[in-house]
Amino acid sequence: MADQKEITIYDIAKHLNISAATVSRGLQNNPAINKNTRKRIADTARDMGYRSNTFASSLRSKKTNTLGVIVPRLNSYFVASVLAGMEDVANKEGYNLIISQSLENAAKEVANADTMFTNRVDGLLVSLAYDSENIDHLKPFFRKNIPVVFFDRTYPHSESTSVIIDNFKAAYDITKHLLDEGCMRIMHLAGNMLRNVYAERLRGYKQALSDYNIPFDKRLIFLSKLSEQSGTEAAELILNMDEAERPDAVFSANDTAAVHCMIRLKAAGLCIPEDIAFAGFNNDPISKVVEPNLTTVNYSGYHIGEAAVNSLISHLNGTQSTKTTNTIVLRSDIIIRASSLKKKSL
Amino acid sequence: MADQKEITIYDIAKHLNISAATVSRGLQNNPAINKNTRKRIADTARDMGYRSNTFASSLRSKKTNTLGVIVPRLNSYFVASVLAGMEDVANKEGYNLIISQSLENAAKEVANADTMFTNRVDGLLVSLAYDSENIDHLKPFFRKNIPVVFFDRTYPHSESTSVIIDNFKAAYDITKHLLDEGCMRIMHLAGNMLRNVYAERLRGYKQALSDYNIPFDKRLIFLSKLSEQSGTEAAELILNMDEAERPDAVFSANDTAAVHCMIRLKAAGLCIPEDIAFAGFNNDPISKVVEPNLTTVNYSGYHIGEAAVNSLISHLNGTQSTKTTNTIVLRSDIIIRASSLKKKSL
DNA sequence: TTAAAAAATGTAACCGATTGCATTATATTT
DNA sequence: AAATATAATGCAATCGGTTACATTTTTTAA
Repeated sequence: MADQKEITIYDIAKHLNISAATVSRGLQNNPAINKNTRKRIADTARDMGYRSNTFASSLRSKKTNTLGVIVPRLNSYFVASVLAGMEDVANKEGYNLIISQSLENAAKEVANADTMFTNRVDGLLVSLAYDSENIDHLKPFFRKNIPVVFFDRTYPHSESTSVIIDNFKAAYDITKHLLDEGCMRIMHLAGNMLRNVYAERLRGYKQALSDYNIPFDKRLIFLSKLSEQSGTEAAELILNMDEAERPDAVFSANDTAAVHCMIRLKAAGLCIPEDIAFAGFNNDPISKVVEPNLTTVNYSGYHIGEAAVNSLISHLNGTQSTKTTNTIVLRSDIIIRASSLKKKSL
Repeated sequence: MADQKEITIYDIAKHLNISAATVSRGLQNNPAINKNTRKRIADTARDMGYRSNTFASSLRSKKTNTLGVIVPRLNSYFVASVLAGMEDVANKEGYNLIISQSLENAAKEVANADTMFTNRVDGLLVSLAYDSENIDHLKPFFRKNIPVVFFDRTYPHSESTSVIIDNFKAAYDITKHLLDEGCMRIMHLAGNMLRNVYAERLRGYKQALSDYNIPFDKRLIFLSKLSEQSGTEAAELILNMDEAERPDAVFSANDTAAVHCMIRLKAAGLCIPEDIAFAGFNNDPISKVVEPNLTTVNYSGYHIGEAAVNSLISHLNGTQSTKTTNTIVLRSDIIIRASSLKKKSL
């Protein structure tokens, strides 16, 4: 079975007895080409089964119509919906996505960024790995004026736009909710303070305590990777505390840790929310499966993805300067479920 | 901030006072080039910050070093781990991945395949959407002899390799387990029969029944998309049955439907596994969160991803003919948890 | 009717790496 | 030392679009 020979603009040109330049322009819908000619070109292109060679095109025009996306991991509902949102907008605008995951590993993120750069993406969308300490690996992009948009896990950078939610406010609200339910000793499962999302959530937590005149107790902060195992470890810690200093609530910076902490505590015989109330963050599917259902913060990954790509593309089109918009804040809301309803469950 | 000019092999050539051809060959580690010269080329390339222009390279060599991946959705642990496995192998072998999701939608899958084709991937990895009826959209690949490897959701095709697990056996084993626990009326939540995975799971279920001399009752088959909602609907159906015909067990073709079916039944006051035992498929994280924990089939997405890419790359290298290996079957095992332990729970 | 303006198309260089086919430099043999 | 084999490098065409600039065709103005 022999390989088919590819159809090029030269074939179309020959077929229509016009020049390849006209075909090229025609296919780009260049108004300099007679409308009628454009139609004939489009028609024969279709009939002959022509497909533009993106490499030839990218080589010459130095535009790849490709956006790079680096995410911490693919296996979360949040990330998957972000990508769905990104893909929708990107496809609509004629861009392709190259997606890679850093697996929360700074070194892998560096390698991924390098691949994206070598592949000459027109723009980059990044949500930082858990332990990335800086964005030196993005310098080549900045140097070449390739726009970078951060989403969710951002990094302060004067020339890049960030798409986020108000993590401070969400954490504040959810902590306030726990306080309103009568909780006095709220433990916070926090993530790496290098990541804005976790730093902001901690800040919101602290602010709420402060507004309720509850002294901040750093023994109630459990810093971890917020993995399943971290959740279990947090539970062990709680179980090892004396009755007096044991928290009466846990606010976790993600649902995974919250749920696995709950599971361990339940196994030890604690009642939720009576003995200890819970709140998480993300509205992950497991938050609706665990018993009792987990109070959490919901926000739309899909919209974040849309907003990020829209912003990136307007940079590329020159529609929007990087300087103009530095931060896009999207809506989030807290979903109150049984895990935190201490009062009503009495 | 002016854009930096790119370093090309011509710059390196000029710098070393040799021809670009030699530089090109040197960078490819072509043994025709003096080892010493090769080293000097590599060194200056590094020093000058050279990066190969993949477009020029692909254009000329007609190799893109890119593999396309089409998955039904990104937001599942299974798919995420498949991709992790694929990425590992691909990167190691110098290939890049372009990933896209069909969102279980045949039309989107067609569009994705088209994008992959236009981007001239060297090979394609596909797990079919829920409702794809045929693989006509892959014809362009076959015609151009671009190797296609199916994984998990496969399609019979003489020239393509498939990477799967033994769905029949896994389903058989898990049904047998339920039967051994004393279940007599096992409902099966099935997926679209167009998809091998669901057809095989049903077949395994039937075979186990048959081996235990239990007549197949098609009223106990609930065919759906296996979504959360499908699970809930299955539960409603069960609740509406008379006591007599109500199943004493449910084997779901995925964990999502199983879990949400359980949740609804529990809300209605049924006890699991006493009133009705449960088994799922996939070992999704929720299977360890739901109460009681869900018996399920575990298999490594990571290894499937590895195997699929390895196979694809050996096709590309000509190491392995497509004809030789048609199917790669990987290990799976059933994980028995409380949801199905009817006997021991008595 | 002719000059000038506008529209449509063509010419050819270019993007940067690859590679078949020389050609030159070095090593080996007689 | 001459002849031959081998190793190393260079030349130049090529991949398939893109685009600045030139040229031709058509339209409008004078």
